[in-house]
Amino acid sequence: MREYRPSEIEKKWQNIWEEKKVFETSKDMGKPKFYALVEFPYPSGQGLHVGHARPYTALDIVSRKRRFQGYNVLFPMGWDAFGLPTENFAIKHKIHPREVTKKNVAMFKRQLKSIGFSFDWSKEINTTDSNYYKWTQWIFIKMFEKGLAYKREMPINWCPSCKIGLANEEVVGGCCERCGEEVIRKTKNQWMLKITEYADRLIDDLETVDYLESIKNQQINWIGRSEGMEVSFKISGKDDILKVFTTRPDSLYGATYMVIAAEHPLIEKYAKEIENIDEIRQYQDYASKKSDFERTELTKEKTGVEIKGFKAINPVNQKEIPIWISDYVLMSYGTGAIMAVPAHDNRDWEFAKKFNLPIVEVVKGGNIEKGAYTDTESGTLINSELINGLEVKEAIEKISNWLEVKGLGVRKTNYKLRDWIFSRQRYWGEPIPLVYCDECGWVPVPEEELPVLLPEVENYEPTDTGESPLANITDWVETTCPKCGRKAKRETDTMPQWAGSSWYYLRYIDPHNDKELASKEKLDYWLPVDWYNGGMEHTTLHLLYSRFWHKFLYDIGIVSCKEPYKKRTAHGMILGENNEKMSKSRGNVVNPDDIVNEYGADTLRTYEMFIGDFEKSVPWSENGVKGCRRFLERVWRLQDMVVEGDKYSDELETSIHKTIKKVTEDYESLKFNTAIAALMTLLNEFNDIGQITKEDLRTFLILLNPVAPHITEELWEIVNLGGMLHEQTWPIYDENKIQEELIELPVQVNGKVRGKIMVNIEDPQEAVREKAMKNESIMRHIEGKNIIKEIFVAGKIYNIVVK
RNA sequence: GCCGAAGUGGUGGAACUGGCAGACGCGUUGGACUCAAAAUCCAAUGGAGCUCAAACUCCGUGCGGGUUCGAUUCCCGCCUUCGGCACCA
Repeated sequence: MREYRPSEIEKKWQNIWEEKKVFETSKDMGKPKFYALVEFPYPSGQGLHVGHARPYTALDIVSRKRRFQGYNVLFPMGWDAFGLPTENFAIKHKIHPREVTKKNVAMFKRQLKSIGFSFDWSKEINTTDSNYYKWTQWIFIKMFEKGLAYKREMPINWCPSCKIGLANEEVVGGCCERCGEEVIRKTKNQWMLKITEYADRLIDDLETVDYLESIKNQQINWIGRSEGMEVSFKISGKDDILKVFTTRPDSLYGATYMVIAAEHPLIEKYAKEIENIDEIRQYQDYASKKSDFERTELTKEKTGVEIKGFKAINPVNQKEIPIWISDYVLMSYGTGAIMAVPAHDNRDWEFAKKFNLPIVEVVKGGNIEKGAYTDTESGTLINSELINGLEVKEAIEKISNWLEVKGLGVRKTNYKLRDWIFSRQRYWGEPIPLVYCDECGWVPVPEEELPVLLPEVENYEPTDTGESPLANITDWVETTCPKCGRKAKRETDTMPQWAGSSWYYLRYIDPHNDKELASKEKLDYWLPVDWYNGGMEHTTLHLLYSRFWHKFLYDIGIVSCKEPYKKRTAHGMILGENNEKMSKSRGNVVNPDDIVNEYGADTLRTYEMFIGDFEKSVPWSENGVKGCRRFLERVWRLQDMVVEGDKYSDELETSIHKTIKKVTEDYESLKFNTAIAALMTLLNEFNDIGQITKEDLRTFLILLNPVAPHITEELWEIVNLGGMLHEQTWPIYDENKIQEELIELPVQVNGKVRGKIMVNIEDPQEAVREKAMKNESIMRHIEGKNIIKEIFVAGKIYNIVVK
């Protein structure tokens, strides 16, 4: 027997698979399909991380298993290559981002190939290829044409030192990630996508997909739908109304004041009549200077100023109540104004206590001296003329109807979700394919002129004004209007990184199509993605964005299903040995290359799957890696134990059938760790017996193959089991052979195991009872006591209750 | 504060639908092989008590209750950790 040398056999099999195109999808659309998707990486300069290998190995296992089971499998890989780190690296080292990307992609690809993933490389895509981003631009134009893209003044994060607009991810603790300078707010005209128009569908259609509950909850939470009333308050002495949004119209009688956001337009409108306008201005100034970060930091103490000059009138009792401004009311949600019910809202309660405003209880149930009573499940309305005596829920119903009839309010649904800020003042992204014409306004670049190529520039740094570097290339910016032919200017902003990844799973299906995004026939066959695995950190950004784009593409007839992903799972992080997040600065990063070189790809794969619960974070352990290598060494030695035989060994038959069942099920339910444990157990049994038939080995190798594909192929060849392993079919278990005839049955006395007896699985209770009663230990424990009850669960337990 | 997930040996983690808690791996200890070490192989390994030994007994799945013949699993009330959101009316 030769030594187990992964470096030799792994390269060998990777070449064979590639030459034979083993993992390319079949063109036969009559076969059942399985589309497995993992999040494509951002090819950073750091190279592949052991954290990447975890989800990739997981779906590689599922894909390989499904191929054995006769599925036409699409398991593709590509590069999400636009993005800031590349751009920053390019600026620093004066290299074109395209060159940086090319280098990084080559490195990633080499690394992925060395681990032996069964990706169909003929489907490889790169979001920075012009024939890819052509379609990203095309989708954007379709959205623009449908009115889903619009331009608006938006506050952005601005670093005054770098003179650059920052994405939220680049703001760390209120400061610029690059230079540490404090980030301020600046308004800029930005392209926006109307994701809010899809809010309801993005929530409701979650019911049709198989996502982890936590993912659904996070998305629902993020969208933040809440149903309530928009109620109109008259302003005293004016012919004007102030609208507020409330989910608790039942508490209207308890509204003792109102609060509007500092930026609320009402202030400007009546500035001249506000007696304390200076004080108000001062407060506005103070509020606007607070960054988002500070706003959340300073949640403890409420601040605000009363507007003097006019009041609001509560529509249910005609009482005049004061209007305040405060930054705890956000202009961006609802109407930017609230009715304050201090007795039944925590924030209003705190505010009222601080400024000594009246607190009127309208729902009985709590102690409003101590705090607001916010429960809606129990409580009876009081001090509320129209709805006295009702429970909260009935009261909401009744007062809502009343308000609607009187024309004082309308039912309304609000969302926390905001429209998606879609432009970036950066170089390394897809140019937004629009042209501005003084006559025609924004005009899309005609489809036949796509893609709008990213022009060459001297310098990738943003301009002093915060414009994209593209703004400096005059002969690119200046163009003609596609509509009227007059002079016009190109949009110089680019798209965010999320653009290319919002639809990449569609392009994998037909990556070389230059006529359409993908052929309809192929889309219909392959969609939806059967299983998509990725990180939890993408739940509210990428995952939501791509669902939104997909729904839009559904609306315009490009795809035929409403949801892109049938099933979504998430993997846990791999931490350093010290239980901290892996990072360069902590010096605890494990490079997959090192593991492949030292132990082999199969060991890396086995370990990554055996490391623990797939969905939880786990620390890396070099000793754990060694344990997996040891396991594979023992597998390697099986070649010396094989004897001829086309049947399972008698003494192994039950175990093998059990293992087939366990492994088959576990591979599909993210329980790779227990699948491997079952294979280890079976191997231990092989070793105990010391001799196995070829058939025993065949099944064992096929079961292990998805996890450790190289060593299993090699052994298949060495032992000459017929053909090549990847051409085989998945073993099938026989339910009848799983159940052993003779089993060891635990016998309990008063719920405690006191003995074990050997029984036949089909023995009736009488026979089992007889054996149990003869058991020495049982006899000792029931001696001199009365048997009250006996419970028998066939195959599980015999319990005797005594007193 | 709200939403979600989770707490099991020295350690990563197992346990079907309420039925033998600790599978499998790591580590540790002892032994074999070796001049020696590494590697490998064999054995033991939740804690406590008792015993020459075999055996046996008690305790044990974050804490306190409950349901049940029987609870890591179900119910009620807490504590802690992690993830997400956060003045969203």
